[in-house]
Amino acid sequence: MKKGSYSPTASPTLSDVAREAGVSAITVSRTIRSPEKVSKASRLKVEAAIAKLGYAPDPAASALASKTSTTIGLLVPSLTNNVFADVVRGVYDGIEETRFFVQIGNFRYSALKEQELLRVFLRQKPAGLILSGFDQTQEATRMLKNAPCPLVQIMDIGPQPADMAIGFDHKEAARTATRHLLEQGYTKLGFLGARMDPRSQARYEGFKDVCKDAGKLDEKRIVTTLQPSSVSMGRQLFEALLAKTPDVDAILCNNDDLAIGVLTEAQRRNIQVPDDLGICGFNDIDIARNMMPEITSVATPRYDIGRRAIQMILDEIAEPGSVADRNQDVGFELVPRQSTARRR
Amino acid sequence: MKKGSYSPTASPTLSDVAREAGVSAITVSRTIRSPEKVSKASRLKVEAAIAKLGYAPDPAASALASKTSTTIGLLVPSLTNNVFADVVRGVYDGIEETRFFVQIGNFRYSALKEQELLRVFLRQKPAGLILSGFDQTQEATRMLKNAPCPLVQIMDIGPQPADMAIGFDHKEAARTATRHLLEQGYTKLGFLGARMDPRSQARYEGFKDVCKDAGKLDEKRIVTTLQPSSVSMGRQLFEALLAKTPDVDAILCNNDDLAIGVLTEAQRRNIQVPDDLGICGFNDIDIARNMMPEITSVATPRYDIGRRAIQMILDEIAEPGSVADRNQDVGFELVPRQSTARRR
DNA sequence: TTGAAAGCGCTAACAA
DNA sequence: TTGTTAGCGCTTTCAA
Repeated sequence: MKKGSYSPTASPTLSDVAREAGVSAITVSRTIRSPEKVSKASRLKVEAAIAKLGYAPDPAASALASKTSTTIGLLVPSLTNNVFADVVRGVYDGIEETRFFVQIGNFRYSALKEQELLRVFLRQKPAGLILSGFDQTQEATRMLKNAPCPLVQIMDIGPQPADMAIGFDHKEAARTATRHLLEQGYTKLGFLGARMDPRSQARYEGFKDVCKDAGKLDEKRIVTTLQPSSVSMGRQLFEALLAKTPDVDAILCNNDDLAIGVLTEAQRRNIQVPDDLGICGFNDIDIARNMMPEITSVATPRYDIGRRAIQMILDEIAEPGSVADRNQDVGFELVPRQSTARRR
Repeated sequence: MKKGSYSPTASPTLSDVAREAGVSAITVSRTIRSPEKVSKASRLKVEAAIAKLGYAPDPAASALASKTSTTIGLLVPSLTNNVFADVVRGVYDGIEETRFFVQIGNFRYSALKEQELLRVFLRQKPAGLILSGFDQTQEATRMLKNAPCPLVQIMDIGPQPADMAIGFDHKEAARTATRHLLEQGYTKLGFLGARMDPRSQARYEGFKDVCKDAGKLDEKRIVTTLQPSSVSMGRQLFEALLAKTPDVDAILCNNDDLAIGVLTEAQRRNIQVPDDLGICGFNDIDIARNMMPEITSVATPRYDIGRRAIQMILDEIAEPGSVADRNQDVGFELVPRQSTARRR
């Protein structure tokens, strides 16, 4: 076992390759970055030399000279969150086999922290940037306006992206889910929310809107917390809700974790789902879909958003201005299942 | 909305700060990296200048000059996996407020891909490297031996880490879980496994060991797949198992996702858990803990492993050779719950 | 199509 | 404790 001897090992450089190939360093650089600008003869010599020496470019030197790195920054509010786990997966799948890297920054739902991360990330001269939503600080917004790279704001929709945006309408999604509960014949609708970020807030507003319009809004049936979301939190919030308003007959949960918590707690209390209690989640994660009973949820294209966001960035890098639709609404889909299939 | 104009913006440099503070560039560099080597007077002047100009160092220039970047590489076999999500979280929490970045590489359970990622990562002159397990290719192992930075192999234990290691004994963990099932009076033990990576294999071996010793091994009650793990997969594997050996009375699942799938499928089939069927999961994730009935599982310190691994790296960076215990076994804990609490 | 020269912003090594 | 000098490995610019 080695101990504390981490000396840098020398790797071949551009000049080494150039010497080996009998050309100049810049010709090697060109064969790597734009082979079409190099004669076939040179190209072959260089390629042979690269192979022989096992050369690979030094990204730091390249970034310093060109003022652009191969790093794409991805700023997320949370790493615990299932939602962002899927986004991250999409982004990574999209980046694979390209010359780019992804660097994740976790700003823990703090706009100020996001701003500072942004500052640090920008120092790296990123090739692209992916942000969550539109709720940056003024200072962050200013930095974004001058960002020297393509950037995509994801998850939400809004009128004015700093550069590009892709997401869906959270308020409308909640409206749709709430209408579904009413249509199923539920009349005493409750709402459970944890970690009330801007998008959760929008869902909450959507729920209130529809309830109000239907004359069925009772604020006492709304329980939220700023703490992180989890299955246990779902149970706790449900308990709190029951303590306040035991007559609640359907619950819209801000996400599926909460919904699972409500379902399992209902089972413990022998509350029949969906007859005594309807449950609707949000996001449609695999587990919720497989519960017994299966949980109704709003399917959101999280993976797809990540995948598409990174593609937008890659396209813009390849050809600035080439992304035509710079403000995409990818929609959502209500998936009715057993947990709201009340027998009327 | 801007379109395709991503020109680099000039940021203040070290010399700008130096000029502002009335000192030399190297003094600024020193106040940032080792303030104790600078007089208080200089330090205050420099700090004021940094604040005034909003200076932040250019990591590329720094990496080029010092031959070490501030990037710490984290190579994981999967991003879908709950286990690695927790590890990643631990790593990110540990890196916060330091000057380092984490760059994740997803090698999709392919040792060859891991090797290629390693090669690419090493070109970045990483400040540290975190790898999963001990199953690197020969070529990768060779690269690791010469790695110019601290590295930690995580999740597993083994006799010979390349540099440092932290994990637990998967085989022993499975042994403990299997013994528990026998102690609870179950006699027809089955095993369900998805995505059989080396650590899953070890758990599988542990299960077989104990069953064999107890004279209760029946290979027909083992169903595994190379496909990814999920709740739906748990249901599928359970169905396959029941089709082969309907008399199975307890199942050790390779992870909690599978266990949840088994539980919900059992509920659909009206199989009573724990009386007709005992279920034991692996990892002890929040959801499994909150199912009805609550699922017995083997708690594994995933977050902690990530947190500690990054700390080992930071310690080694700060003071090479300072990490005393370079091969840590962090253990596991069986958490018996309702899903195996058979009434005898 | 190719190359020479200059320099990106920082740090290592040495000197004062 | 502070500064000077040189150069990390690449790309940009300009010229041939």
